[in-house]
Amino acid sequence: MAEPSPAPPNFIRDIIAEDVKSSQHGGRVQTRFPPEPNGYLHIGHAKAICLDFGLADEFGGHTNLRFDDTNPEKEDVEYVESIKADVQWLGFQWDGLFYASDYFDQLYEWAIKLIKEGKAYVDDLSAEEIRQHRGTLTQPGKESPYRNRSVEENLNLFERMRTGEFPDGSRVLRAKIDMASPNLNMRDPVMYRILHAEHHRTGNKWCIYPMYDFAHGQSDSLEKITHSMCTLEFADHQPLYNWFIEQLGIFPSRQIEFDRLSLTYTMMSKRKLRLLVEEGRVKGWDDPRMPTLSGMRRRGYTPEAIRNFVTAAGVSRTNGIVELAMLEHFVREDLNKRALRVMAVLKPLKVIIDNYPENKVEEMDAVNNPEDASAGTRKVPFSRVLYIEQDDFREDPPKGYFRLSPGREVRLRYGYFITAKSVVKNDRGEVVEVHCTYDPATRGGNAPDGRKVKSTIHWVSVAHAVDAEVRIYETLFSKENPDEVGPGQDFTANLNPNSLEVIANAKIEPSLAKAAVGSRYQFERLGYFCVDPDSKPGKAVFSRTVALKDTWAKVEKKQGGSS
RNA sequence: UGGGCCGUCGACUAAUGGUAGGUCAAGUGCCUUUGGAGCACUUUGUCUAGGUUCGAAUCCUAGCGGCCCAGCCA
Repeated sequence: MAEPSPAPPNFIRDIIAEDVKSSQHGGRVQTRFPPEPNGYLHIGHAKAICLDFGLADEFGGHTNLRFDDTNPEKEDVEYVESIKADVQWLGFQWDGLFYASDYFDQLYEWAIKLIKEGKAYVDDLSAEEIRQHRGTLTQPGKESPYRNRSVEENLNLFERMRTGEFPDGSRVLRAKIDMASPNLNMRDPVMYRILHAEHHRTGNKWCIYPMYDFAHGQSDSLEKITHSMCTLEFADHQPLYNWFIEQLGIFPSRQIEFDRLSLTYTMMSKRKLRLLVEEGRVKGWDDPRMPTLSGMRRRGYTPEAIRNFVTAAGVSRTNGIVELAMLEHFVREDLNKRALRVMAVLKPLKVIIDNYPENKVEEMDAVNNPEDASAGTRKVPFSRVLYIEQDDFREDPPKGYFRLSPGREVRLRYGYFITAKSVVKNDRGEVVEVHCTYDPATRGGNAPDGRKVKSTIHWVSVAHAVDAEVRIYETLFSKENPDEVGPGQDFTANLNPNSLEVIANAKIEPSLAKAAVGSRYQFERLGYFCVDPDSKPGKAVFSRTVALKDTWAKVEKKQGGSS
């Protein structure tokens, strides 16, 4: 397993360190991770989770998991359960588990307090009228005609909003701040709206629900959150966040914004990810091509790899896009240390060793993990007829090709040196069999005479091979930025038509027949693979997590491009 | 001629007025029973123009460029 990378310095840690040093809140550090349960967590959330939990942990603090469930129309228990599972899978355990809906009573009392102080009012304007009164980015807004109602009338109306007398959209409660503010969030923001909707936790107790802005800061405050991290787009909300806390005179949580994590060849928009799921462009939220934590888990990514990646990517306020290659590096780095090596042939080509006895079977010793001696060894059956990878034989080898070709000797990993002698072709002229001879003195792959061979290739005995389905994934989108589209197109135009390749009859070594769902292996020379839940007894299904770095592919590509 | 945030190698990120460093990517070499892994080395950067200062990536001003904001979403 990869060592946890030391976290590089960042501005949020600096802020917290300073606060601790100057004994703000007695040096106490309390954070929270506040997802809305309206979708599955993705790698962008992993960054927030690592920050919220990681920084609190560094300073001996605590972290709450709080569901920001103020919009019953979009939320569901399915999502809260998946979020809990994903946070734990990532390796974190919350101290307190809360819901914004836990605070609905308190929030309601605070709204009344603001009404009594003349700082909030019930507005009868329609949504459309409110929008028109708000003004524009460059022009100030206009005050609502209902802005100066009496406290008594506001109290009366707000109470009747709560008891369900009015239909959805007919009235809202607004904070009385400043319709001319250059910050649109301060132009009398809506605090409560009427929503006759059943909430996944409070049922039908409420028909008015607080807006994010009237819930988040106070929730932080109630939990005595000292450092409230959120993404950059909320920076404009900070004055409002502070305004409510100040007006209410409650615990002064501090909001700190950081940049979202963006990755090339994918996207983090929950709305768009949901669309992919609903339109069947992927198989579900946990499709291995999705940037969701459940998708990555199914694909074989490890929590350690994701955490190391997120840490290495760092945190700032710059709106960057991290290359997918960086994520893949951390996945390989971790899997290299923990994955057991096995041999599997994806595109089989028969090799017949003409001078090897017809019915002989030898059990060859193979190392399970060269990075970890404690992983031990296993026996792999060897016989006269084998499968090798089609790519590992060329009748007419290009320059720089080291693998099997007529007259050339290569090593079969943990087997023997073999030399290709002749080929058998089908009607279409394709090579379907390669006839070879082997050198009995090279058993196990060692040449007693010190003879060197330029290549070692993997193989599976035909008589012992087990069939398996292997799914090869490419990026879900073919553009680094999927949102870069032509006129009249949307991001689905950039979906990669080749993002999934199914190999129905790969040949795997017999030790793999009993592989457990979720277990991860390195198929030697090919990549890392994970046993998919779609596996059935007798037919394992593997997902390729990530390919190994392929130097030959790079050389070949370069030669092809230059000639 | 609204407000806010932000510009450092190809990507991400450090340097807190004093040596522009790290990771990924790319390249070169070594090694190798995975063309894997590993090891060593190398290339490329402070948006521009002024200013302050003994000294500026850092502070100031202007310009240029990017992102966010006009939900009764979060």
